Amino acid sequence: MPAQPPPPKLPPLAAVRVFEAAARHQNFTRAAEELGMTQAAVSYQIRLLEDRVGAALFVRQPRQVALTAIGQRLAGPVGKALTDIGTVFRDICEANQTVLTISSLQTMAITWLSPRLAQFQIENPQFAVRVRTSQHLVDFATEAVDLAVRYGPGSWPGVAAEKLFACHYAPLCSPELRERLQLREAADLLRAPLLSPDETSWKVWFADLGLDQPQQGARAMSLEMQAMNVQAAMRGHGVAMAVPELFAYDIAAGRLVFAVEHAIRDQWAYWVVYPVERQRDRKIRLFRDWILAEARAAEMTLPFMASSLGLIHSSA
Amino acid sequence: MPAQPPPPKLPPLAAVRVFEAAARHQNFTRAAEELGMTQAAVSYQIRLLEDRVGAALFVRQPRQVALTAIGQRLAGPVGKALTDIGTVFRDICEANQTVLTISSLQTMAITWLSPRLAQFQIENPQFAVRVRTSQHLVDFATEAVDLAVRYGPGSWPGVAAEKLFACHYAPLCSPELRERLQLREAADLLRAPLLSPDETSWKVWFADLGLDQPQQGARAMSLEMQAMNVQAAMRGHGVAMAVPELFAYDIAAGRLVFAVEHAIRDQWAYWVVYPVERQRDRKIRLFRDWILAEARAAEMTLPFMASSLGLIHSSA
DNA sequence: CACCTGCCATAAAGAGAGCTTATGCTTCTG
DNA sequence: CAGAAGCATAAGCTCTCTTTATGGCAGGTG
Repeated sequence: MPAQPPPPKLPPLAAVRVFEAAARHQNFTRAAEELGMTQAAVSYQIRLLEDRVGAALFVRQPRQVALTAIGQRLAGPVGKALTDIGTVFRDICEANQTVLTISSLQTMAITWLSPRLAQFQIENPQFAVRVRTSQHLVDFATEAVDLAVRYGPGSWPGVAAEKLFACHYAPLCSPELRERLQLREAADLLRAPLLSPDETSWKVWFADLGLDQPQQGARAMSLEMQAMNVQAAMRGHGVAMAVPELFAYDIAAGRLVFAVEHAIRDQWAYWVVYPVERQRDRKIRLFRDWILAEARAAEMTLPFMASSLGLIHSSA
Repeated sequence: MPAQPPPPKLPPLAAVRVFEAAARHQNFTRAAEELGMTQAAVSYQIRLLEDRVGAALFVRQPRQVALTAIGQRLAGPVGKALTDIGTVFRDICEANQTVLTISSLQTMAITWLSPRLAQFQIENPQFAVRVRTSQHLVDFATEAVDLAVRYGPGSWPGVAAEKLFACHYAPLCSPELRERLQLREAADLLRAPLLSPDETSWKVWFADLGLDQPQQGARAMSLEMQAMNVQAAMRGHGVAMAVPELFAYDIAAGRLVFAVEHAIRDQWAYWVVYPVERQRDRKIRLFRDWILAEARAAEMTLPFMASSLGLIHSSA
């Protein structure tokens, strides 16, 4: 069931485009310039179209060409049609290039994404990049979001997901604190000031090394809390159990160090996700490629993680 | 001074055409059939356009393709634009193929053109051939005439003219009359019944052979009168001084013979003429080629004229 | 459950449409 | 009269697009 009746046989459209330019300029040479081809090519295409129509479209006068009656009848509608086509495509391309909306969890956005996004914006000035933070999974169908960064097991329906980095938990503190307390091995932490020591992750971490943490309690750690703890740790107030990947910048800058070189692996990871049907969109690909590269690069800036990841006993 | 603002950069139009068909069918394979190419080619072109736009136009589902949101936004306007282009071209082609109007002098139309035109009509049924007779020179700019047959010296401004045949004058009569009166040489005509004997052409003809026609008078011969005289001559009523080329059919059929084998050459001729700017129009060329061929063929059917033309002393 | 069919993607190879280069012609101009 | 502006034409080449061939995926079907 064709939506429209099968269209009449079309003339060679390349020739039509050339005709349109030639008609507008009333000059083959200038039309050729506009189209980025030679005058001979224009002449060739016009001739082609004239043969197809069966009538001259231009009168060749000594120093100029002029449209014939038939050429004039064509020029109007053809010009309009081509302009229309050009306009639709341009509009769509622009709409598609103007705004890039990323959805992310708050912590991720603040600690990891935002610092890096500035560079992306510089490299791709054609976009206005928006970051929307939200706690829930975005629905691409209803919300105007191009890509999202999610934290989870990595399989959501209807979206393509690519892993940015697996999450680990490791004890982080300021270099000064580690020095002052002479932190060397896990057991040393039992005498160090732990930030939010009653959280599950501490228990798991110590257990992973066969140690038993004196404090009890099992409060699930919120990511926001984690970020706050890390801020405190950086100011030397104690040791925070956190996802070091999220603080790669601070670690690379020396503001933050691993209190002890042992990490446990979380079964969840951060992913960049987007609707499967948009996987070929230029702007999707552009951002996806960029953020994946950033994630790789960020891992490289984690000397401990990078070098000893393989040696670390995973708790998963 | 461009009539319209320079149009936005157009996408590859071949790909646009393929997209339109694919969008209409929601099926690459069938679009390929319609366009007379392979499914792979459609796939290639769509991909090309998608890369250009920077976004997927179709969602590839297992057993079918469906337009994406962007594809849908394109399909409407693009379909309309292409239909418009197709329509303009089709209209013009048809208008250009429907009616063929020939202008001609009355005599020429009746004695020469009409009998032959039937064959042209049979060979080119796509045209409705119209013959308009008029006494004056048609103005192609104002009158809806495609070609004209003119009698004259052969040089008119703004039109291309090609000679159909030079005109001669020769005495014509029925074969019975020639036999009965035993007409052999020019002098024999002095005792024959001449039709319109007071016309200039008789005087000139006799003079060309060094004879003096007893009758005087110098009425210019009208072409209509000439045709009537020939009709009378064919019915055996006398000898007519006429342009034998116009009666080649009757001569070939044996209804009319040269009373005496001597012709004088008129400085005027019959020409087929048409506006120079339309010389490449298919319908112009078609008719021009046909009528020129007819003129050549007609000359061939004039055995006397064809064989002895070179020997005839021209009065011009 | 295995098989077949419909439909699209992809890679490689081939063909030809259309572009460029070069040249000639015509007319207008200084 | 020489030069410039403009278009046509011929020859040759290039690169785009097409075809051929193949594979994958999902949904019918015996």
